[in-house]
Amino acid sequence: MVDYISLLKQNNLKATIQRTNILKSINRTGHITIDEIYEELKIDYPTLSLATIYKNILLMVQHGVIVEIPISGEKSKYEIKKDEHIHLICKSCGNIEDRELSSCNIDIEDFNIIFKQINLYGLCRNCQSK
Amino acid sequence: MVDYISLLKQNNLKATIQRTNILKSINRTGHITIDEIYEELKIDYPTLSLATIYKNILLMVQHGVIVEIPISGEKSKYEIKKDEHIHLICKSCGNIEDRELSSCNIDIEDFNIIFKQINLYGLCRNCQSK
DNA sequence: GTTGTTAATAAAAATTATTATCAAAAAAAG
DNA sequence: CTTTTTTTGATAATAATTTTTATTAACAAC
Repeated sequence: MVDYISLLKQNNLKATIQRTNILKSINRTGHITIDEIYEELKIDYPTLSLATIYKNILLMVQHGVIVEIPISGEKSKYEIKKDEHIHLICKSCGNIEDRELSSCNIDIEDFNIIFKQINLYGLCRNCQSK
Repeated sequence: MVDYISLLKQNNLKATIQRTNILKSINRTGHITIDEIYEELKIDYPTLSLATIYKNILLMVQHGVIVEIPISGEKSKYEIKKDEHIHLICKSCGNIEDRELSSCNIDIEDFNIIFKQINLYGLCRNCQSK
C-alpha cells in the first residue's frame, strides 16, 4: 500500500482528503481520466466538486506527483509518477499496460532529454483472440 | 512539393480546397495545432469555418492522411502521416523536431503493435544555450 | 444550360470541457 | 483561542468541440 500522505508532503503539497483519494483512484486503476475519478469519488464524497479535481490534478502534475498520459483521439489519463516505462495501449478495449523500458536505449546528441513518453498502440493479448 | 490532391484521393477523400489547404499548412510547419491552421487559413479564406477544420482533421485522421500528436499539457498537433519517426519536443520553445527511429528496436511479445508514438521532451540545442 | 442528386461547407446552436471567482470551511501558525 | 493561510465547493465564465440546419458547390443526366 502506498503512503499518499508522505508522497504529497515530499512534493510540498498538503495531504487533504481530496488529494489522497484522487491518488487512491489513480493508483487503483493504474491510469484514469478526470471524469472517471470524479464518477468514482462522488459515490463516497457526494459534495466533492469536479473543479477541485481539475485543480488538484493540475497541481499534482506541476509538483511531479502524477503524470499526464495524452492519448490519440481520447481524453488524457493520469498515473502516479514512477520509474521510466512504456505504455501498451489497446486500440480495442482501451486498456493501458505498463512495461519495462528495456531493449530501447535512445540517446540523442544535441538534445537534452528531460523525460520520455513511449506509447505503443495495438491489440492486447486478450483482444487479439477475438 | 507534395501532391495533396493525389494524397487525398488515394485515401478515398475528395480533394476540396479546404482540405488541400489544411494539408498545405500542416506540411509547411511540420506540426501544427487546429487553432494555428485556422489562424493561417482565414487570412486567405475569410469565410472558412473552424468547424470545417475540426471535421476535416478528424476525417483525415480516420482515413490515415494525417496523424495526431497528443502532447502533455498542450493542445494536440497534427502532421502528415509518414514513415516511423520520433519527436523531440522542446519544453522551452515548444518546437517539435522529427528524428529517425534508430537505436531503438522495441519488440513486445503478446502485444500486436499497430503504431508507435515516441515523444522525447527536453531542451533543444538552441534553448540549452540560454 | 437547366435540373436533380449528392456531398461539403458555413453559420448557428447545443453540448461538453476547463478555468476563474469567491465565500465558507479547514488547516496551520502564532 | 485568534489570526493567517490554504483549500474546498458552488457557481459563473470561458473555451473547446460536436451537432444541427441551411446554404452552396460539384457534377452527372437530361
